[in-house]
Amino acid sequence: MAGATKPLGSPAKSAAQTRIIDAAVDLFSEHGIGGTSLQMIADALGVTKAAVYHQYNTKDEIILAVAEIVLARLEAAVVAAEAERSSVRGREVLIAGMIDVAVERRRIAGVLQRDPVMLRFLDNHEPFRRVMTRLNRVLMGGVSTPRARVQVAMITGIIGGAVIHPLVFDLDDESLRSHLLKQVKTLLRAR
Amino acid sequence: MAGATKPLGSPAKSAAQTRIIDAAVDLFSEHGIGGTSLQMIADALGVTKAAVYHQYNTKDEIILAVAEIVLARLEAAVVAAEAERSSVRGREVLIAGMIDVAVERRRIAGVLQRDPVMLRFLDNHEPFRRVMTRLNRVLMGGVSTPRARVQVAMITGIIGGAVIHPLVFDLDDESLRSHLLKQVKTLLRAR
DNA sequence: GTCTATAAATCGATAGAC
DNA sequence: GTCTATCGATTTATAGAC
Repeated sequence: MAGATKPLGSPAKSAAQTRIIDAAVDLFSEHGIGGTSLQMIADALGVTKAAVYHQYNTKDEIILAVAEIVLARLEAAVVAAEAERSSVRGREVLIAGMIDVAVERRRIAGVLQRDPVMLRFLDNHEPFRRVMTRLNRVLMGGVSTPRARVQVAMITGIIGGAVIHPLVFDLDDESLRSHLLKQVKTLLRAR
Repeated sequence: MAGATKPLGSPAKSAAQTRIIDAAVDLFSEHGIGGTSLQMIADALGVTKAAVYHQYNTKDEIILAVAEIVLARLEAAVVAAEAERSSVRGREVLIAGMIDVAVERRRIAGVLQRDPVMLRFLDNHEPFRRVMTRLNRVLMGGVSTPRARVQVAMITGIIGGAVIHPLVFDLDDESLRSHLLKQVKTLLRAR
């Protein structure tokens, strides 16, 4: 297949690694990546820093592992969208996929889209840049007017911003997903 | 006037203080607040840390000064919105004001809405919490259904997220403002 | 207002025992 | 896999001279 790329890896994690990533996500979303030290992660797990370093040799590896959770699913959504015959239908599929993962992994999605450290990190990570390029291309649907650009920026902002807003904190996944999807479609229909 | 509160202060700043805040905003938006040290701010200004400490005794005071730039304008928009007779009209006024300040001060708006350190800071700052409570009340327009909550969360997410999206980086303020306003209205009309 | 110098704490990361 | 102990760098913040 021409232009095919290896899917972003979500390598199998040991139980110890899973615990570290879970704790890291909690702390990242509350204090920011820059405000989270490896000592804090170790304390949350009741172990020492050295035990954490045994699983991940650098802080960047932890950040990468957190990012991959969401980005692997995001890439799958992009692939599915690109496989659609109609570009309109492709965009619908992608947006549904984006909303799915953002709602289900709200905390990680918030960190991924909002944390300045994560944004810088992803900007220097070529596989991720490629996914975002393809994602934006599908969302733009071949149009590049200011209006379309603002609309795509809005959609991204909605999905990243709405899911972590305090007002929807106590909404269950199913409600949040259906409301979001419906209102984003309203936005697109007005194109 | 019953319930009146003193407006959020934007105390006059010395030239030295203005330079510090300008540099801080640049660095905050690029590296995040947690990733910005006072040494970095001092380096950007070509002075030493001690010179910075002479103007602001703690890092928190710098964060507060940055926040006040946007929040003073946000509060003014809330006051204007609350003065409207119709709640529908009040919401329009508020949204227009939110978009104005977000577009004109894109970098600060991004830091204010996205940086986890700033969000924690504002959460512990009562005057700011009060402004956000009033702002949300106007945006909700007396309705508290899940649908309305998602819609308000979306609007907030749009304004904070869209203005810093790479796709609209090179749009001038006037274009971005008018497109944003128009599409947000589309969203509201579908209520 | 700006400097040098420094204190006390914490950072990311490593070595080596168990 | 987890520990203790430590390195060197960097952090916030202060003291005091100019």
